[in-house]
Amino acid sequence: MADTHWQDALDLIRRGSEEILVEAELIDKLKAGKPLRVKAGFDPTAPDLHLGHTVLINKLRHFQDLGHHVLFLIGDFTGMIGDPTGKNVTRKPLTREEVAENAKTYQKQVFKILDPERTEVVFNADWMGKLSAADMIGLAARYTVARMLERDDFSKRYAGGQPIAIHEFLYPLIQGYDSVALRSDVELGGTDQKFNLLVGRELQKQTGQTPQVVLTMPILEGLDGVQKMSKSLGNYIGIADAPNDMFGKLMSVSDELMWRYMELLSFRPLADIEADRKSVAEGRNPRDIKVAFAQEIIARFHDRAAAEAALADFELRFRAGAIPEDIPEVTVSLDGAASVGVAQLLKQAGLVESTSEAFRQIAGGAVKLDGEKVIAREAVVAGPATVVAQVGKRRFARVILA
RNA sequence: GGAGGGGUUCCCGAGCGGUCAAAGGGAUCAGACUGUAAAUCUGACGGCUCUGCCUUCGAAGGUUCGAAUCCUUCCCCCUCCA
Repeated sequence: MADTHWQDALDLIRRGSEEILVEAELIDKLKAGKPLRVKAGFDPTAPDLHLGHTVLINKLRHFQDLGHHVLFLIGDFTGMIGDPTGKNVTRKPLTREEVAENAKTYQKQVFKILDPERTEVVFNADWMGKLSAADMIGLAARYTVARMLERDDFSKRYAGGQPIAIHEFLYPLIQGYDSVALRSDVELGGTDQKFNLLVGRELQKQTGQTPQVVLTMPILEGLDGVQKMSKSLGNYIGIADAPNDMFGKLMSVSDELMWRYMELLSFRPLADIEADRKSVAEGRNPRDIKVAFAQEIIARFHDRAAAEAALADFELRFRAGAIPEDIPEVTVSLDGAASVGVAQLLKQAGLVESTSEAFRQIAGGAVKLDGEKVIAREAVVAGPATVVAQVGKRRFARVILA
């Protein structure tokens, strides 16, 4: 990279980032013109990446595009502790096989965004596992309790009389030590990681390394718009989700939240997004913008054609109320009888969880057979026959009564 | 070691002898509407062979015509003092 390009590089790096500590140091590093070692750590237990993760991964990609080297750290050792949240108990350690398995899944997903040529996958158990108890004490001696308590959630819990287990103090230390072991120049993380990332700087200084630059990225809200996107909360869009699911989920995002998503996930210039926002204020239908955005995301993780097919399917189903093309086929046994109750049929076809729910859905006017609304709860279907059963707008099945 | 607070249906959280399958909120599902699986409004929200029956309120016993509510023992969580 020529010297004159560091300014452009900085602009790209800055986009969407929350904070860069210390920016002047980053500029120096960029000016040096050498490929930087850019570290980011990932939890080994949740190999299903979602859009929330991609906020950070996209940023890693930016660094790669600028010619830098990514250290994709899988925290198999730290995973045993679990990042302190006040809720988590110590996790059961994963076996080596499980870690390896998860790592593979990670790579498969992450290389939809990252360049494999410029990515090095590393495991912190490789070096942490070799530390002795004495080494561990030595590491612990490098930081004080007072400084540990600077961490927001520690100080809150301490002040609020909530317990803090000793081992929770080790997590930031180990994460910081990873930076020493990897000699990282830059570390990325969510804003919630700021403290841990800074510990890395501290420890690097103490061991005579040039401290890493810390870059934090915002945390993406989940589909509910309130809590952070996470698999366990079920408010996520997985990058391995089917195109139709992605489309539907993106369309279900509120008009308000849509802007936030675009800001953090779209690759379009910020100025364009601003222009969209203005046009909506002037009366343009936000739906159209949401559609275009959904197309962009689907094309990224699948392809253009899939994005268009998802749109077509969506229009058909929700605008025209049509029955989708590829609906699952289920066989329900008549068991010798001449007919089955609709409630029973729905349950056996897996469209509802219980016959009680089936009755409720019928009462709510949600059930259709071959497009005809079922009104009577005790309605029956004579067999043998094949009917298309539908509960609401999203649950379909072609039921073969035999 | 001592003192105290608490465990309720997916989550939060009321109930504290009958009218409790259990208030309210959230989440979820459905209906209406629409610009969309946004927003808003309405309804549902343990199970079943469904106008009735069965199983739920940390666990097991007990008192009572009747218990989520009272008693006993046990398990678990939290706080304070030491």
